[in-house]
Amino acid sequence: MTRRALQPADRSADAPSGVLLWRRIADDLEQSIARGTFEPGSRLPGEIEIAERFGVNRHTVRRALAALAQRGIVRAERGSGTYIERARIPYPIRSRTRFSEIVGGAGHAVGGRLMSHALEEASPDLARRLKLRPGTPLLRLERLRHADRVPLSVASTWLEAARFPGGHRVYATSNSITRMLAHFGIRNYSRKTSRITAAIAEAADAASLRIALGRPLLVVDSVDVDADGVPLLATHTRFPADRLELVVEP
Amino acid sequence: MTRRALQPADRSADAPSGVLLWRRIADDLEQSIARGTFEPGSRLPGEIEIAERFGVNRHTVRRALAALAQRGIVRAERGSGTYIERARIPYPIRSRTRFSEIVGGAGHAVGGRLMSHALEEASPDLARRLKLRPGTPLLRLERLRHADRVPLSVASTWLEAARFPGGHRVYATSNSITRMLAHFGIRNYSRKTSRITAAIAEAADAASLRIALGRPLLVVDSVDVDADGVPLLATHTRFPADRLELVVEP
DNA sequence: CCATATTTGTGCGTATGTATG
DNA sequence: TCATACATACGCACAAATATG
Repeated sequence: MTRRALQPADRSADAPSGVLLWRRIADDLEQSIARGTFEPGSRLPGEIEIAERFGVNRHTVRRALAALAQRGIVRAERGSGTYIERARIPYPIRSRTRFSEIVGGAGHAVGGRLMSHALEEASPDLARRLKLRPGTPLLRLERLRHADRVPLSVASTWLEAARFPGGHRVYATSNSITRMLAHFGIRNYSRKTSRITAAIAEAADAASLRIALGRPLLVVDSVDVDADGVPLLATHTRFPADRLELVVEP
Repeated sequence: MTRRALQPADRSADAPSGVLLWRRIADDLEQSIARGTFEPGSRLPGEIEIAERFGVNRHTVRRALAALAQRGIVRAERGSGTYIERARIPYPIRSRTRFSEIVGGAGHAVGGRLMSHALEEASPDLARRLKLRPGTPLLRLERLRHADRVPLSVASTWLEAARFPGGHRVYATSNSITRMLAHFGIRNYSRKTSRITAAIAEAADAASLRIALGRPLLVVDSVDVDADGVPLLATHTRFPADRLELVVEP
């Protein structure tokens, strides 16, 4: 499937430069977007209008837009138009991973909220991650975090109930895991492992994150440990994939 | 929304332990799966049969199964049954990231194939990542990699055409980026950054990876550099999210 | 190719217990 | 105590996809 040039096709403005027509249009649109010609989140001109502007067939424009859509630069909405995706917020995964520092440091107004909490018994999987016995009472925190009023993640966090009595109340007032741990005398903690996968948003998460059903999610399972390497909390975080990207710099 | 116990409901086998019914069933099923009672990839008993076995309503079983499905432990197929997901292959993201070492080292028979190649001009985005000027001729390799005959990733890799003349032929015979670079005298290279996001599989990738349309993909954009930190290649990799998980250990 | 049984997906109604005021 | 709202769990029915002979 070695791709080659388009030979004739003198229809349009420029001369045939040996590059696929739709690619040139895609690059052109990409540059326009990168230069800020269009506002992030705004609607692109209709496909027909773009086609006329470039002097090409609408199918060629569609191919260019499809390429940009696949790279996450634009998003087509049937019956509505094609929209420029907002830039994804970079979210570094490091040993020291603090939501407020990372996202807030990037100039966003961060916030959090405790959606609910519950007392649960440790499932086999959770027990293994927290190095506890299955059935150990755990406090579960269902947290929602946002930046600039836009939901950025829903996270389920489990901690040993006996070690953090009333932890949900401490979290509810401070809205910060770091401050909650500090309240229990833990001044330092770090990320041990992060396992990253992806999923499709179902009803509950879609509603919390205010995204459409079926949109892609980044799913991160992580364990945080104290200075001695003892597991403190296990977290299952769901990020809307079109709002942020995880950045790993080894 | 603090959840509490169910008091009466003496219908079923066990005593009401103060834990949601569907949670106990989910944990029970999870344990059975973890203990190896069921073969990975095999079919679970039907919902009605499970419901009868636990003495609960089918909806309750469905809720338990939905919880397991969301965590990627099982997968429901309408008209067919509910199946136990195969374990995801862990794929560590480190400075030294070599597919064959990582996946092969885990005891899988790895393989790769050059699906297609092309000569392209650097788009604005690629130029920035490779520190080249937009329009610089690039060699594009469309690669498919698999483990145990199952597709594990499709990757688009771009390298400067002038620096790696005939690189596609070298790759086609060696089926390895490491060996291709060695052929051009580069004995050492490392991963600089990885940006991770997620997407929904469209037709082309779904066909290559042999997954259903609409399944979740992990998308990794990475840049590899030589010993002096000069960018060598930019890669856009799509992984089927239910076949592997990215592991970050800081 | 067709008919039929099986299985998951979906909807609605009901009973019961919890939370709130 | 009562009224209301909500969530869990149950029961029944049917749609849609799949498996089977």
